[in-house]
Amino acid sequence: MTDAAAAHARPTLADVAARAGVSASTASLAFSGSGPVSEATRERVFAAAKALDYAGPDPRAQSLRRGRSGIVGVVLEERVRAAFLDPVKIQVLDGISEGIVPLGAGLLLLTDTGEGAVSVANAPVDAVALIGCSPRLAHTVAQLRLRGIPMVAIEGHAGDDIIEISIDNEDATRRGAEHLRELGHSRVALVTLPLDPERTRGPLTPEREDESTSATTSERIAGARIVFPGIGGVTAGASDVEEGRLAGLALLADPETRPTAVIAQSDLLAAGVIRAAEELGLAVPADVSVLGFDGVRVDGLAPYDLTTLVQPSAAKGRAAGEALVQMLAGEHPEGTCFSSVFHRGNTTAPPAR
Amino acid sequence: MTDAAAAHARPTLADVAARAGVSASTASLAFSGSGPVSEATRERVFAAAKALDYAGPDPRAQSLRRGRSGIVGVVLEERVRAAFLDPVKIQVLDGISEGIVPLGAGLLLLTDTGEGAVSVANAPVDAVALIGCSPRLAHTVAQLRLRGIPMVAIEGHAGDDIIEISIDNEDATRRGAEHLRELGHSRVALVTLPLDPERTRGPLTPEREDESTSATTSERIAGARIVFPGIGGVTAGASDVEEGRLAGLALLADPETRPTAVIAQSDLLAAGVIRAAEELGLAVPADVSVLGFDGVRVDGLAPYDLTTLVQPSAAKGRAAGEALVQMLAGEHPEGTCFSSVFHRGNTTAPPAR
DNA sequence: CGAACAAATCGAATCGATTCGATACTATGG
DNA sequence: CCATAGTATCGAATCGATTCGATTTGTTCG
Repeated sequence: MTDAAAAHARPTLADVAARAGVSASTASLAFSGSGPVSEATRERVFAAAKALDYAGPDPRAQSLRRGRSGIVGVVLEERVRAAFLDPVKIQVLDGISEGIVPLGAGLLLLTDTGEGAVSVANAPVDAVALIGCSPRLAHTVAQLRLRGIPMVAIEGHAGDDIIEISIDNEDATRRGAEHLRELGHSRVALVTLPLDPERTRGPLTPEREDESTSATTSERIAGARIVFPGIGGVTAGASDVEEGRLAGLALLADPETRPTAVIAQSDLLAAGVIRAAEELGLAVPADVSVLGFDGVRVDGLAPYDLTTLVQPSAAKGRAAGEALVQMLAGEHPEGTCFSSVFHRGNTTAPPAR
Repeated sequence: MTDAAAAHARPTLADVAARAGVSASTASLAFSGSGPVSEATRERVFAAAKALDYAGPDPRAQSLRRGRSGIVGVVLEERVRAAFLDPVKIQVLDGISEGIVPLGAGLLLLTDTGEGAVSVANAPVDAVALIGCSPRLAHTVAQLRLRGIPMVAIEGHAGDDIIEISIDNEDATRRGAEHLRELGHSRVALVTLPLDPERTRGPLTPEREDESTSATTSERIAGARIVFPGIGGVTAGASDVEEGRLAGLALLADPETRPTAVIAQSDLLAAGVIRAAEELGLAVPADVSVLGFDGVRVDGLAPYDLTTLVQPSAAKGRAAGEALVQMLAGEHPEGTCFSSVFHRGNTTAPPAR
């Protein structure tokens, strides 16, 4: 009977142990390798496992007993599709997966929309990385805190007690702006990342800046203002080439108001601005200089080599992953603020005339 | 002591039940909502939970007891970064996440490299979608089969008993090729997706085609051969614009051997071919026609409107997700082969002269 | 030859919930 | 007033493994 049942249902460690003529505890030791088990016994256990088609210890039972699931959650503020349109996010994600290698953990994608049975509130995760920062993050964070799940926030302030991994948005932009000023530019415009959760497209106004929910966007604007106090511009509806192109057309179409340089808050936006300039018959950088941010290789932008601020996206992710590893080990790592590196490409030059 | 311990350690359902003056079973019923519990009791349980900072039932214990983890695994053949460079894969992933909504499950990213503690061999997943097909997939599949985990394969043959979700690669390419023939083209070349796991770049040779490990690539080549039996070309090292550009330069540089039309096996490759043509001073489609595949919006390709075969990527993912849902419900869904739709853009035209 | 020690193995408790069958209790109808 | 039905609650078994302390077995040394 036991045998028949075992043949039908999936075998358990106990079944394997019984067939090998050892106790369940010994079989467990044989599988985990953490304990003194004689070579002969180990082999007998493995043989029994093979005979019974036993696939190894059930991960669910393991995670209950060990109190670890071996899974790290990544909370995205949007749906999957939107998140992976952004190369910086992908690099961050890749960095995280690299940072948690010591854990040997998998990456569980979660959104903070809260729908679905497995939400951030009840996912079997050991730790969580929050990417970006949406307004409803607060609730998410409260849930995780109750559960005692370690968290890090990447580019966003999730709470005073939560470690942040960020970059020098303000200072990096300031350095980029200074480069433009040194070249002789004074009529400069911004193409910013979205300011609000609705991603409203349109001209940059003081009111809209005040209501910003994106720290990244605001910090980068502030950095530009240090050099060009009165700088204005437009906000894009997303960080992609097409949005950059639209913004570029808006800024560059009118020869009367046309700036001699554009500070784009991402490389994708910068690429779009370049396309817009081309469409309008303007040469880059002769007629208009374009500065980017991120340092991602924009697919298909060759032969342009974008002047930009190279941020260590993958390193950010890695740092986040490593911080989580440390927290799981009981340590209390500190947040990190990375520095971006200025890269002088061929898309900036002194203004014409 | 119990109270002190409970205050220190995380509270369990039993602690909550004790404080509410009910049994653990009743408290469980109150939380799950599946069973007759009086309103008064429910409230008392929730109050106790709040007082103890209880965050709800432990998902690890739940998944052991219920035999379900609420997680669907997605097996990628490469590292995260590489996978998400491909817009088609992103759409598929997004489709999967949509398809499994009834499950309310999360998506766990796994790679079949087998490294790390949580590999496909021991991840707490209820079902798995295999995206793309790498040679070492066989081992992965064997593991999952032992565990009795339902699987679907997207664009790839993983085993005779495994459901496949695919598209009409051969026929779709044939239709695209026919369009070119009808326009009058006869000197046509291919830019193919990678053929082997090493993603070797280079001219297409019979030997290399024979050793192909990518069904998708081979099927699309076969479709082109139906119309242009002797068609040759080059293989790209990946599906991106830069690889397409390199391939395009290789094909178009020499005026002697230059084809009048190029069949690219992805839109990104097609975009790269267009860039190469521009660099060489060739007009598209006047001097060279370019056909794509996928129907993804290539960011920044405007004002070109690529002639291509629009495949339903998101639908593929959704179908895969839905098939998994059905399998988990004990049903036996069948595989699906979707059809691609020809889209006539402005990158194809009759050959010059 | 017996004591002391190490290595291998085993038993039993445990992780935190779910769920089925049993029980206690309340309302209804005869 | 008792039988019957029905509802709310409880006890105990269970999911499948891990782990600690205890026990057995075999070796070495005085």
